[in-house]
Amino acid sequence: MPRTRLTAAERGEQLAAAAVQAFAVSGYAGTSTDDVARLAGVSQPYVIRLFGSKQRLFVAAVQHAAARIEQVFRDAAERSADLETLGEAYDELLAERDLLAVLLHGFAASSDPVIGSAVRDCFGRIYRLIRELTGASAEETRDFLGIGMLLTVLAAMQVIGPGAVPAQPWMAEIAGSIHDTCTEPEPGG
Amino acid sequence: MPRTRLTAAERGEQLAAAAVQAFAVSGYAGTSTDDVARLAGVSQPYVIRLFGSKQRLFVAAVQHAAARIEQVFRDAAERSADLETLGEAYDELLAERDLLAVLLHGFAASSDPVIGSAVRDCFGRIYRLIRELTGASAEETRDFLGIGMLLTVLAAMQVIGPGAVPAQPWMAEIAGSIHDTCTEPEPGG
DNA sequence: CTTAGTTGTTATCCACTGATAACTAGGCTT
DNA sequence: AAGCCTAGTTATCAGTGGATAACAACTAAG
Repeated sequence: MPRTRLTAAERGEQLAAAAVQAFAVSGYAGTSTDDVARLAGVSQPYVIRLFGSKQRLFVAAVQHAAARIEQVFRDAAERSADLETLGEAYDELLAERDLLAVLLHGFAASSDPVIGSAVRDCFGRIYRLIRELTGASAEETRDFLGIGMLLTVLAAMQVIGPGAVPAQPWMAEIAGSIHDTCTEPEPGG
Repeated sequence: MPRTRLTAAERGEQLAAAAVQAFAVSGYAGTSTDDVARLAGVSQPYVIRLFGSKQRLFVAAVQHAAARIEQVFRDAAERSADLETLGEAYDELLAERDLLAVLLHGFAASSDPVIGSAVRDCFGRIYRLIRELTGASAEETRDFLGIGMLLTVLAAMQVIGPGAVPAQPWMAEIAGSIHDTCTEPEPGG
């Protein structure tokens, strides 16, 4: 029989995961602490007690998502330490759609100084990790992140990924251009 | 002596502009209709009366921003119809920081079906406009938009643009990589 | 001057939300 | 079994925000 009561650390972890799920949908201002609480099966005041404020809960969610993203990249680099392989890892990130979504909401909420600082920190860590793992140049990493941000935005708009809206011609064109480049045979290969 | 009372159409335009400014800071859920009203110097209920709902006001703001972005690209293409010139136009967009910010908040708020539909429409128009103006391939346009999204996100995080935070090494590296590619002399030139 | 239509306001409502305080209950140690 | 710490709850509040309704004031036509 599973323990009914968790330690504060365990509950904190569980709440951070729930926060990722909840904030991924409607963002910082659009999500209530009660949404997160219900998702985790606890009362709303307890969420505030554990994290101190909604702001800190959101920061925890962003850091939780960023840590998972880093892990996915690290796992990919384990297979092969180049940008192409890390690019394939984006498929996993797009499958776990909450991760990139919550990061995007972090970008959007960066006008709050505390959130902005935390989000910049997470983004910087990911940037440096990619460079360290692959040894790519600044320009290559920039292009890689550019495509990544485009994918993130397209996923948020439900143009790609699970739950995508019926495709318009331009959507198929962009989606196709991404798939083509990632899977195209080597020139002359 | 200037007219004190505006026609509904004029006031609507003015409110849309104010909405861009207001929503650019805190996004859809984080901005009150009263913020927009005060910025335009009218009462909050009047804003609702003119637009029907906060949702429609936000959609109007997104469309207003997208139209201005299209105009900037069109003006740039007037000078020279290639991606490099349109890339330079990003400097203007980053200077008018509200435009890209409100679009980003639109992406983030796309889980609302009405907003999502409007935002996809705007994005699709911009995509097609870029292709039509420059004749670029789908892959080139994708890369162009990728860098664009990266710039948009970096601006939202206050890593680049006006009001940027003190630079960390990784920030200088990314910012440098963008500037370098845009201004570098032709190979062998 | 009067009437009518449109621009705009004030007053008000109700639902929601983050946060606090006070209380309850499970579980470990002695 | 008694006591105590920690996990969790219920009750409650003060502020906010979107929306409605009723009213006021400017302007133009006849």
